[in-house]
Amino acid sequence: MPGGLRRSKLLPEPTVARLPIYQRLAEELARRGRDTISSEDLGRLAGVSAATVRRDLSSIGRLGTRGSGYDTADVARRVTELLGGHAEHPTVIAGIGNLARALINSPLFNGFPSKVVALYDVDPTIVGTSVSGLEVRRLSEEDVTRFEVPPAIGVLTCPASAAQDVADGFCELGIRALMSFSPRVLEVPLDVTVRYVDVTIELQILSYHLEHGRGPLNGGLLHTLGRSPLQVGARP
Amino acid sequence: MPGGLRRSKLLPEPTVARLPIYQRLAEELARRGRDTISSEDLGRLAGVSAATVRRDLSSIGRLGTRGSGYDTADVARRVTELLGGHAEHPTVIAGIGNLARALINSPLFNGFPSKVVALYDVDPTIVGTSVSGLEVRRLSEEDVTRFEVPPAIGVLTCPASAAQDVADGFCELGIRALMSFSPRVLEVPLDVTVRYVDVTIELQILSYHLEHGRGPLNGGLLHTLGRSPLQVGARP
DNA sequence: ACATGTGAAAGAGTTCACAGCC
DNA sequence: GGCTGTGAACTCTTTCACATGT
Repeated sequence: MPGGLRRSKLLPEPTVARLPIYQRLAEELARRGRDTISSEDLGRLAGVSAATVRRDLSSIGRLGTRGSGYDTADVARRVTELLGGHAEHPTVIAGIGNLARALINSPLFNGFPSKVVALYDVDPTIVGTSVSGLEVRRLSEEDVTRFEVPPAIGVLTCPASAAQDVADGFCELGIRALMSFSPRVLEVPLDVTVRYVDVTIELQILSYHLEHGRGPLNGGLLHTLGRSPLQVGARP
Repeated sequence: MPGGLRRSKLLPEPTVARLPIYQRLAEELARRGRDTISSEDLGRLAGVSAATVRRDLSSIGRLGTRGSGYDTADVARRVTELLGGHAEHPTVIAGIGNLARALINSPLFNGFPSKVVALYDVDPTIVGTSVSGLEVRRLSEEDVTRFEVPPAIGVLTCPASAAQDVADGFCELGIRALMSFSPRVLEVPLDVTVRYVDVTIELQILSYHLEHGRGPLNGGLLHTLGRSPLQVGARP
């Protein structure tokens, strides 16, 4: 087993959600030739407090230098490594509608953390067709041994009514990470991680805030970004 | 001013994120003829603890009956009301690519909490064309007075590089609720709510858990659903 | 009996504030 | 002087446990 500190102390979930933001910013800064950045500046860019940045980054090791700040390239590298390096996890998608097609063609889904390797549907007019070079198959007829590397991530873009069955099928294939766009809570074994991307709920939350005003919270979003009251004022 | 308890005591954000789930479940149960449900059963369906269900529901009023549980139709109605009733907030979308097209055609975006009323892009080959019956315009040339009812929700499906400009443009139109699919933290005035839907971050979070295992957390998802360790075991 | 509503306790995460190092 | 790393305080949520009501 290579690497060093695998299974260190398990980071707090909100920290895990913020790390990709730091990584993205640090990478961009490094690319632009900026070598170091203070927790205060990085916090401003990420929309969180300087204290949170320091706590987050110190939780994955000592990577700052007192007096000058964090090395941008270093932060980008260390965080990337912690988040699974440059692995391209084999990813499968079930429910090949417009959303799935949009995702498949997005560079976000084909490169860094994931790479689409199989597509599933049940509609006979879709099964057998080819989308972006991949044949659409039936999940129920899939055979895990067909894969060189077994799929690691399963994406659900199917109707809510089919979501639980698809989730079951994914779990049976040995997939332990799911991302669901279906408006439904899934039951999965304890070792499976599920991330929900539920546009309906997001809209309802926005609707609530339109009606009742905003709490003193930050964007309060998607990724549990933070509760900080730090929300920059309108731009000049 | 109609209604009753506007601006009651501002609910905790995690509660706001869970209410749509209860609403959805309660509605479904009522439709199927189930009149009441206990906090324990509702919690199981929603993936949270019974105590959390009770705390959440009691925070919006007294809607349970001791001894028998919650009236499903009642829960559905009260929560819907709190989340903005059946209002269809006029919604605009900037960045008309595959994702936007998928959203526009989705029933989720055209009906209950939102209704798409305008589309924007900057690509000259797209501006002027019609998508699902709406002409694509330039945000920079938009005139608020054109709208009968001013837009309330702005959706960003544009490249990250354009996101901040679009957000500024939206804010200038008077929009106070944004939903961004662009991988970038936005600066907005304090009275504007932003919800991020960042697929890249979600994938990186999954990647992290594939590498380091799951904490004892729930799906831990998107909408700050909950931190409960209540994750049902594999289905039979 | 049974199940809600809610004080009180526990747990999680964030912010403060400063010692320690560059 | 400037900025990180971190114990301690604080705030926000969840869970416990039981009084209360049907």
